[in-house]
Amino acid sequence: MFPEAGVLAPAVTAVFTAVLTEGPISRVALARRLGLSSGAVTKAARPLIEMGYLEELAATERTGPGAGRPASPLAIRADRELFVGVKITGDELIGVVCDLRAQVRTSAHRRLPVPDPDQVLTQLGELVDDLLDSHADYRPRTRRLGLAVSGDVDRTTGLVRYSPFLRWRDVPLRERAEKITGLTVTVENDVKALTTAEHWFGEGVGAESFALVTVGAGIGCGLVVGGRLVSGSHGVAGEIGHVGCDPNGPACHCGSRGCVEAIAGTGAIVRQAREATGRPELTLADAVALARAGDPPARAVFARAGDAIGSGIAAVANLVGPARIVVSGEGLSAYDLFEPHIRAGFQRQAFGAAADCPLSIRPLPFEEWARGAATVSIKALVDA
Amino acid sequence: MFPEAGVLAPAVTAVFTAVLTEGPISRVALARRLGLSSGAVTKAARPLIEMGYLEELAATERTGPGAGRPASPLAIRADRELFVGVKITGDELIGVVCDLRAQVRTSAHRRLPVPDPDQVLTQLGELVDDLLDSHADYRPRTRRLGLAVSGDVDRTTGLVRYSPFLRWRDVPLRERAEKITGLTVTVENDVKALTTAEHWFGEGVGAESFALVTVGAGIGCGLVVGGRLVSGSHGVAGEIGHVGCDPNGPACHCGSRGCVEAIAGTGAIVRQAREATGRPELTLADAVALARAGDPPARAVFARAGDAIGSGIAAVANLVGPARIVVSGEGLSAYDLFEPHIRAGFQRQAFGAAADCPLSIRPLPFEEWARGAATVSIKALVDA
DNA sequence: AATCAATACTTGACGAAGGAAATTATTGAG
DNA sequence: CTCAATAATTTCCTTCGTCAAGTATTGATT
Repeated sequence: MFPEAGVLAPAVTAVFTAVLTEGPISRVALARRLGLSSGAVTKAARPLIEMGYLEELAATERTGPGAGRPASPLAIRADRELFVGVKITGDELIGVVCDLRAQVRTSAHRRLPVPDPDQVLTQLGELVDDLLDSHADYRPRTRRLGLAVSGDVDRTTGLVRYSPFLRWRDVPLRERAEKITGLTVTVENDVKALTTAEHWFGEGVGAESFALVTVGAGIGCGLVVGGRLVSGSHGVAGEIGHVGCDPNGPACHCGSRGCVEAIAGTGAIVRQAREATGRPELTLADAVALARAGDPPARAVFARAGDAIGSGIAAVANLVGPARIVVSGEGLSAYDLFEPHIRAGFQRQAFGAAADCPLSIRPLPFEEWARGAATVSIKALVDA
Repeated sequence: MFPEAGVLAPAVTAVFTAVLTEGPISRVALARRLGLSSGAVTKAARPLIEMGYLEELAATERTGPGAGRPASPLAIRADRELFVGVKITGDELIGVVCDLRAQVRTSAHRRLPVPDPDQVLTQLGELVDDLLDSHADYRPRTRRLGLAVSGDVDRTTGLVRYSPFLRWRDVPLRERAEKITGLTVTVENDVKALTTAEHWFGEGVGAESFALVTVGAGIGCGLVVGGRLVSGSHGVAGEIGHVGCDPNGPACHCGSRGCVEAIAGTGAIVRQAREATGRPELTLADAVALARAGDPPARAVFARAGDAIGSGIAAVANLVGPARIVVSGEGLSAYDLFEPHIRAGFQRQAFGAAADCPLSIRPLPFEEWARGAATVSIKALVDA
């Protein structure tokens, strides 16, 4: 885990993770939260404070009846260590330097002419160097790099088994990236990385179960159940994009019809907008502009797409019942066109109490994917 | 947990559960399986053997290269303790006496004129008495009763929050059943109970993740992820019946259209068969008979229903990626009419490797639900 | 037959991790 | 200025599981 330490007691990592994700919190509250005795928390916190990962804040405002010694909450020293996260897409690398709380310090990106592994690795090395050289104190404080890649990734070995988008098969990404950058590398699927970020530092904090849905060219879903990220046993999970919602819907590249992705994926929206308007040269931006201007056929395309997404989300809510669901992704730049229809589709199809599941719908800020990648390397610090 | 013991070491319950569910197994194999040292397994097994829950089998056939001391596998003494399980439906009680491995020893049932709580409790008391009096040694060997009820159940308190089928609301079932029977009672949702039974003693054994789909008047789904039964955070999970699969499909009682249950639930099948054949008096048995005789409209109804079930199952496979899926339920008495269409719908809609998920489709044996209830009380023995 | 290698299991000393409860610290209220 | 209330620490102790050495039981080799 930490530079100085070997294997650490379960309580130590539990305390660290809880303080990291649930902010400044007193030892007594931690003990309640983690089911430990307060003595155990004191002991677990000490080495973390000594190593500089935690600090004790000044006693703040009282909470209870008023009497009693005020708590001195434990807080993360977020600048104790820095992390690099890089998202690898088909045509660019997006990189960030983050602190322990996954706050972005610096970001940078590079266009990629071809997503050939050799090319990517070279560019990755340069990007990481650029990032770490952008401030004098970055490099000495950084030990870890997280990489987010779409597709089937083996996190334990850092092998990219198959990434259709990049057209990669069995690329030993961790090994090669470690050689080039000299950092300890963790590789994870991009949606899972983003889900972890949101679960640890975003709206999923504290949730025992949680789902993140990404809307874009593909429609994906990351799932946390029982506090742990779900990895399907056949390597597949979260494929909300291929939940079927209309047997008479448009053909999907997966071979079926009416999958959520075939209705609401970016490509599907463009295609449907072209058909609806009879203008074969229409781009996504055109379709958004048309719909925002009130063009009924264009609006209908977004309405149907939003509805499909909503009913896919309802399937998640009905099946696993997450405590909350976040909907995000680059596709939601057309947030205003989607949002009411996502909610409507969800409400229609969510059964019983599943309809009470809070839904956060918001566009995905730039570099969020890279931040997810950095989170994975923060998580690796704790797991190791 | 056990009569003599107080709180037991984690390793003890781990060893017990592993031997219970994964059959006769040597200490060394257990150590590997559980990530313990062999010494720890020896120590954990001793009290279990002394209490009569485990026994050591004679060394059996060799497995490895040939040399070395043969293993003396540990096995459950299934007759060490007996359990009663009762499934409460709207019009009858089905009860069984099971051993530790959930093998049914005796079963019995009672018709219920009205599912009024008072009525049910009285009848339950008599049923349990009948079961325990059916053999001289049953009563002294039985301490626990498991109850399976459809609807929203709080397993920790034994409160039936809401059961639409029984029209119960906030019935303190555990408390009342303990008073009447004198046994330690555990109450669980029926689908979850069945899922646990299949996970511990059926085809889900050893699977880290697993799904059970029940087909009948309703269509339900129990889910095991990360070795633990999923309970949605809003009390809802496994509602596969209300996954939408056709926006133009028949109206569902939930208010939406084209839910799996609205197409493939028993009631929906009868209704559709009546419409398809133009015979308003048709029963389910008639529809099955017609379809088996080759009547095209009747066959089409079952085909469409099977397909809907298959695509619902595919949604589960796509989203959580269970290691295997069992499809069962009283609805599958028309197994031959459903099976190929369930598989077809699943294959069409399962994405990528999710299509490799093994699917077991089979009718539900009589008293299986009650066996699930008994399993819950066996599980309670271990959890406590 | 005697020995050896291989595997299964047992044993007992040891160490790490948490719990229990007494103690200290720090506040507000009377 | 004392007391009650709450937070944190400390000390002692139990428990659990590992480690490593030793015992048990087999097949193969000489």
